[in-house]
Amino acid sequence: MGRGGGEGALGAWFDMCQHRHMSNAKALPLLEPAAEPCCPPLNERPLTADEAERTAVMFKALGDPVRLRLFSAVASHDGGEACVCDISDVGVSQPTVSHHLKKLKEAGLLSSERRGTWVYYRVEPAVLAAMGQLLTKAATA
Amino acid sequence: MGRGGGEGALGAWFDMCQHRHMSNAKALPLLEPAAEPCCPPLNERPLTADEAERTAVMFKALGDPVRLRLFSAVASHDGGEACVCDISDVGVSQPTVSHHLKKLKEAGLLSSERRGTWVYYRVEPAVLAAMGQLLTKAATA
DNA sequence: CACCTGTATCGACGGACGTCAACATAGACA
DNA sequence: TGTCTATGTTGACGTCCGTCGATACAGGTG
Repeated sequence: MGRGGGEGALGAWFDMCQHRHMSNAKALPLLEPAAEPCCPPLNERPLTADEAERTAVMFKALGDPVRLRLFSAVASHDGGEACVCDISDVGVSQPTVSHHLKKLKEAGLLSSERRGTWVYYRVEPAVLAAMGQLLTKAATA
Repeated sequence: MGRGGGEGALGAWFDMCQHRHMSNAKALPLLEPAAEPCCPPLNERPLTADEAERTAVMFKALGDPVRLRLFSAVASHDGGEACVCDISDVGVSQPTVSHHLKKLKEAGLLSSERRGTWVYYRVEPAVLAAMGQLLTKAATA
């Protein structure tokens, strides 16, 4: 629970990425901390067991249709933020929605905040970008 | 089994993407068919049940640590292609390796070809790029 | 305070998944 | 043909996971 946001596996994964990134990042200052490349692309070298273990958590979180719809619903909402009541129309019961949102939060893809009666979830742009470059860099390299 | 490559869920997913892409693609010719953007980014609009169902298959395929290591091993090999014997050192038995490679193939992420004694797996760059843009476009938009 | 609404947690059930040993198949070679 | 190596398939087992109803918690309203 060191940094703000999720309290799940993202912390370790992101820290791992930052650590690796730091070894060859010397000239770039601290602007745009969310859009920077991060972590070895999948085709740079075979992932270690640790890297795979942590990275798989995030892919697994998006590997369920209901979670993918929930995540997309949050991400496509204004400001990348949505109340649970706005996105819970995905064909499963309310406890199941809550369960999946918790999973996405544990994977570090979403963070939540209670404001009055309602709870709002929003996406973590940095992680999204990191995951994307994991794939796009692999595709274009 | 219409197109070359995998025979799994990729076919439907890619076709779905192409179909959608065709509706707003009028001015671009057929160069770089593999690097083109494809499918709505996750933050463009909430995914439908069908879209989520098909897309989740690919994320789920990368949601297992062993499969992620196998995929990374293939992708990082020369030419994006590797013999099974080169990548099967991931700490599980040979049948399990074969099982996971089959899953990756069914998800459309890998294709396989037998050449003599050995079987070679290689990545599908188009799908990789499509998945990446699903995330990077969502991250930067 | 009581009551209502929105969200999270608990406990249980059924199905999917990762794993293995045993066996089957494909090709190379003698 | 037989044998050896490389890979895929089968069947079984244990565990994880998605789902639900019931219940608990939080906050607003009266």
